Amino acid sequence: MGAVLTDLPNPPCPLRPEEVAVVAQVPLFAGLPAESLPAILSDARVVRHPRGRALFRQGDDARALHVLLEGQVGLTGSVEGGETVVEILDAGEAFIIAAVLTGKPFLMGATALTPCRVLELPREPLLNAIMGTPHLALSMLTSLARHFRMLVREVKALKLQTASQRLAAYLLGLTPRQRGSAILKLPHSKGVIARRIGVRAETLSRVFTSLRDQGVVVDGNTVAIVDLARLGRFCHQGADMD
Amino acid sequence: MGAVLTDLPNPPCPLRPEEVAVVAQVPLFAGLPAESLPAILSDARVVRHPRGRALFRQGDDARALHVLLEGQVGLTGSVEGGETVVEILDAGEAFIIAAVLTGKPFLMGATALTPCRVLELPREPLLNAIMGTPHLALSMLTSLARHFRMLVREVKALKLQTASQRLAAYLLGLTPRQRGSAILKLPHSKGVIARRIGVRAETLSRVFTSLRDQGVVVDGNTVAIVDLARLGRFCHQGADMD
DNA sequence: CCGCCGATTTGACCATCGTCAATCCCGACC
DNA sequence: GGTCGGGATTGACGATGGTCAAATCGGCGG
Repeated sequence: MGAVLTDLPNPPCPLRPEEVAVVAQVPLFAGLPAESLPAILSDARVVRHPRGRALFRQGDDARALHVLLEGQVGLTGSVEGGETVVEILDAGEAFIIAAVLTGKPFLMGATALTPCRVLELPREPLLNAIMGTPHLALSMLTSLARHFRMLVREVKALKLQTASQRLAAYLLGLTPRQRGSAILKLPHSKGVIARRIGVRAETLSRVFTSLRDQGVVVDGNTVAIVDLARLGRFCHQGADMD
Repeated sequence: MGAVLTDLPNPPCPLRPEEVAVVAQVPLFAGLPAESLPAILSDARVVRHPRGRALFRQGDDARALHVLLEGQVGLTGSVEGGETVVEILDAGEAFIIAAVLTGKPFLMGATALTPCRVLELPREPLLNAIMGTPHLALSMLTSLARHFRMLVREVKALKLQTASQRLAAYLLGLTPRQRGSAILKLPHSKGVIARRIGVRAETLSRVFTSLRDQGVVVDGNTVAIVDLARLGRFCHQGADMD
């Protein structure tokens, strides 16, 4: 995972009108009274990042709310040299709401997993907008609440489930289907998935092969699941191998 | 951990005037315009729970925001029979904000660790109050953000630190001091702490003795730490900021 | 003072997962 | 086609923490 080309901020652009229209579609702003958007976005800017670039680092001051317009971003936490992926974001999601609100340094860093485009909303105008726009406040609350619940799930999984079960749960999360079989593409490199699941890459590899017993077949970044319901049973129930 | 005496809801009381005054001191409501409080609290009620009682269970529908007025509450998550303590709350804290906002079932259950008194704010009036009271919205956002950041820390700790380091971090969190030595009382039973840390009770016991090498001495529920800075170094939370 | 019950501790043993190192695979680039 | 390099896999081994069982401690009612 080269975090090599991480510097050299490319020129941020102020918002162009057609971009405002796009931003209005983002869940966080959807349903907002149209006239309140311009005020919120007045100080915003859009930044592009190449793959591998660090958008910001753990410990930096949170000066702006970020909204991912395009691409994938990984939120990573590091302690004493080790690094883990706490969350992986797709287009449309707002991130680091918590750090911006508390005004404290980031607990996580952000890395562009693909080339991406990010909207940055400076803290001060944002807080004003929240106070003046109840609907925005509620949107941010529900957004934060959704991420909160993801983290709760993750804490429970880390404490109570094995690596195999966490991987199974992760795979199940990649498809909307609940029953029958599925064939899917892994949306990230296995190294990233490993840190997302909370294991080493070597362990992920072994866990994948051990899931063959549960009807999971891997080939490159393609995964075939024979019986989704069965896999679901595996990760919520029995710790026993069958 | 007997979850035995968990039924028989005791009679909930509507709010008495002197209780309103107390509630106004809670961080969530502090700084709120005085006249907006009564509306928020109109449908609220106060419920008492004996030690060990389940306030609600994982999977229940989230019908009301809870605010802990007095006592201690443990938020527990369970998967396939295993149970863990995700968070431990003290008086003054609001909990399950996320579930109430998303309107989805609880991901955690709540158990009274001590006899306690809880304020319950029904969902609908609360949402209205949020839309009508920007300051309340901001309070809830910052409260949720604070808990969010706790969870982020926990996820990082679970993925990157050993049980000894997590216990060390937990102990350090029990004292405001950063340097020198400290003697402190464990605020919960060791069984609860074990599940909070994410290990079995047996392991906690062993981890405690292994921390003797780091200048930690345990006697009953009293813990002596010879050198706080040294213990901090041991769990390398230089990256962990607050 | 005694006996009981739950919490805690200790020991023996084992499963899971991390570490280190070698190898393999596959696409980018000559 | 050949080679280079990073990701992925495999093997060997060890450490961390879980499991099961027994022993001990401690408070509390009789």
